[in-house]
Formats: sequence, C-alpha cells, structure tokens
Amino acid sequence: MSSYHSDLMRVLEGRGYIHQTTDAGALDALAAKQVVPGYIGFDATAPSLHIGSLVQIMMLRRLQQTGHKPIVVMGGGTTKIGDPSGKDESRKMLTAADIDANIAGIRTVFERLLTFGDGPTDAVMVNNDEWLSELGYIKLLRDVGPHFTVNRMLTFDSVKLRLDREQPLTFLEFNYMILQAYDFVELARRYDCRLQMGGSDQWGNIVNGMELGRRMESRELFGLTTPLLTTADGAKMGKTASGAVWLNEEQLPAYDFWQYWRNVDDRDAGRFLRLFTDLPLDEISRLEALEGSEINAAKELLANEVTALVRGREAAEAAAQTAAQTFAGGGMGDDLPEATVPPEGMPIVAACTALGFTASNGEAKRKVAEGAVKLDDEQVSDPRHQVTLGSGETARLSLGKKRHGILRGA
RNA sequence: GGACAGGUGGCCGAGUGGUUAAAGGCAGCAGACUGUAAAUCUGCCCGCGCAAGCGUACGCUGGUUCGAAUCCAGCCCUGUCCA
Repeated sequence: MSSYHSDLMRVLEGRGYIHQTTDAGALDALAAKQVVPGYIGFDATAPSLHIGSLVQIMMLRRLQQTGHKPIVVMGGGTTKIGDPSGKDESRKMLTAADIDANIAGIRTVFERLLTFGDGPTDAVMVNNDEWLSELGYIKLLRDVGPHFTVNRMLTFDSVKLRLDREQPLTFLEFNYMILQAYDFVELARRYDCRLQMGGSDQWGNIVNGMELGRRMESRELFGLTTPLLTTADGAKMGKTASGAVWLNEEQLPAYDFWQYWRNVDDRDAGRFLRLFTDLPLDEISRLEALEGSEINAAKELLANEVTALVRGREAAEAAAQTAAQTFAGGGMGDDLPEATVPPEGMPIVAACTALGFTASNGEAKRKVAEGAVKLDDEQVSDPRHQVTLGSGETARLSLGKKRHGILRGA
C-alpha cells in the first residue's frame, strides 16, 4: 500500500483520492524528484461550484500541500458552446459575459483553498477559451484529427452508453473529448503540465489527453482519477431538497452548508474527514471509530473543518454556534434565516414560505396540518394563524426538527 | 429526402375521448421511533382559496367535439432503418 516515495502519492492514497492512475510508479518517481504541475478542469456553467467538485478542488490543494503546482482550468471555451450533455434545459447558451461572471464567482472558492501567485508551486487559473477559441477548424483537424480514430472514440463509455441506450449524442458532444484532450497538450506546452486529474467519469478524456500529448509532443503525461463520490446510501453526493450544496455563500448560506456536513450519514464521516479536511489521519481514525451517538462529535468536527476551509473559520464558528443554540438550547442563533413580519402581521403559512421552508402557501398549509410547524416551540394547528410581532420582537419558527428561522417584527 | 417508433408532472413510466390534477416507482418533505444518523412504518407531494371551487399542466400551433394527454392537420425535436 504505502509503497510510494513521493509525498503526493502517499497523501493521495492515504486519504482516499485515488481510483485509477495511468502509471502510478512513474508518476510517483516524478513527483519525488521535481515539482509536478497538475490540472483539473471545471465547468463555468454556474456562478458557483457545488460540493460535487469539492473532491477535485481538495485534490489540487493536496497537490500544492505536497509541493507541486496546481492549475485550475476553467472551461470557458467549452461552456461557450453550451454543454449538450444535459437533456434540454442545460442547452441554453451562455453569453461571454455570463461565463466571465461565473468564473469570477468560482474563483473565490479557489482563492480560499489554494495559494495563487507566480512562484513555482503557486496556483494559477486559466481559461481554456484562451486557446480553444483561437483554433482553426482545418488546422485542428490536421493537427489533432489524425491521432484519433472514430473506432476508438466509439468505444468510450460516455459514447457507448448513449448509443446503447439509443439516446442522442451530438457531434458537438462527440468532439468534447477531442477538445479536452487538446487542453492537456496545450497545458503541457504552456506550463509544462504533466498531470491531469478528475473524477472517474473523466478517465477516458484524461487518457485521450495523455495519448495526444505523447503523439503530438512526445511527452509522457499522467492521469489520475478519484472515485465517484456517493453517499453511503448510494446517492450522488451534494443534492438536497433545496438543490445543490453550493460552495459560494451567495448560493447557500454558511449555516446551511454547515448543516449539510453535520447531517451526513454516519458511515460517511471518516471518508469525508479524510477527503475534505486537513485533520491528521490518526486523529480521523480515532474519530471514525466512535460508536453510536458519539459519532456526532466526528460529524460536528467535519462540519466545522469543511466550513472553515470553504467559507472561512469565522463563518464556521458562527454556524456551529447557531446550531448549538438552536438544537441544544432551544434558542436562536444569529445565523438562522430571517424574515420580517409587517406591523399588521402575516399568516403563518406565508411566514413559512418567506423563510424558504416551503415552496408555496399550500405546502405550508399541509405542513401545518401534519403538525410540523411550531412557533416558539408551540405547535401551530390552525393554518390561518396570524403571526403578529411588535417592532423588534422576534419569534422562532420551526418546520420539522431541523429547519428553524427567525421572524422579526418590523 | 423516405418509412417506422416516440416526445406525459424533478426523474423513470402507465394512460388512447368524459369517472384523469393524470396509475405505479424513484427522489423529496413531514409524523412516529432516534442521535440534527441509518433502517422501518404512516401521511403528504402543481398553484390560489378556510371551503365549495377556480386557474394552469401531458413537445408547439391550430382544428373536430357538449367534452381531448387521448381524435385530425401542420410544425419542432429524438431514435431506428433506408437513400
């Protein structure tokens, strides 16, 4: 297991990041003797990444922690064409301005987790639009085209899956792997980048990039993928009722972010601690060995540490404190969502909706009927109940056991 | 360009003139049990309304009909095969 010599490979292996590597031995040797620039590509379709990308981000962090150079590649070029992989909704085209704004939003997270600069192991962020939009079609065909056979392209899982299921696969999508492969070559030229990492679904693309690099540049490149992260009950990670678990504060308040980690399945605690926190491995082993309700201590630490990394220590502490007050004390923390009650009062159902607990008044009404709504810990049974608060007065509105918010009189 | 098969609620998938706001499953939410966990059982799951009810909804646009997701026409999109 620990046959690796480089810090990089030891850390990646020890913390559970490795699913497949192209030539682990050679990569290990390289990482032991020089700085290895490595990259991961990210989409620019939204103004924030969500925790589905967090493993990749953390992997770049590990790369830097072990003395190498992380390169964050934003898929501005590919996003420009519109990602066709979704069914129809994601087919909407983004304008260049949208994409730039998205990249700016996404960058804030990386700035927390990586150190950017001009030094040899400082992180850099590049946009593949820089080179992709310059490509001439004929030139690309001549330079890159001969190195791919359609026969082989058809054998890739991403393609095969679609064909087998008789689902559409556009020419555009079919070309994605070529553009992505080309990214790797371009990065090798520009930054002497030797390693591409990504989720296990990127394996085919990564291998393509490597091979293209060998053929066009005669360089040995490496690929490494992470396991597909699912929660213990098999679901893809990072989805909740209210949508994705976003990394940026604007998309998801720190309190909710913290809560996500606090509520992970017991069985996931150890794995997530290794992947998403900087805590030492022996401490993690101790934490994950906790049994029964004691494992909650591990999950609290997980929530604190991940929130601190992604949102800052202050935000993490505020969220933790709010949680402690709200759940243990029956009080209210500052970090809870808030809604304002006008002087004339407002119906309880509207208050639920205003706090974002329910999507509509009708849903709120049903929740009242189910006995799920509490005002200052008193169950509300009348859906027509009016909430009235004097100016500055507050009340605690709860839906179920987990969702709490503050109502404040105007 | 032609033939055939399709396009249904977040997803999958029934439904071929009224009893269909649309079976069933998944996902989700809530209640009970717990530890802010899992599993299990129960309820809910388009919007507005206290309610009767109203409004939207089955690719798009028209049409037939007292009445259409269901029939007709045109269009758009997808797949399979053919050219």
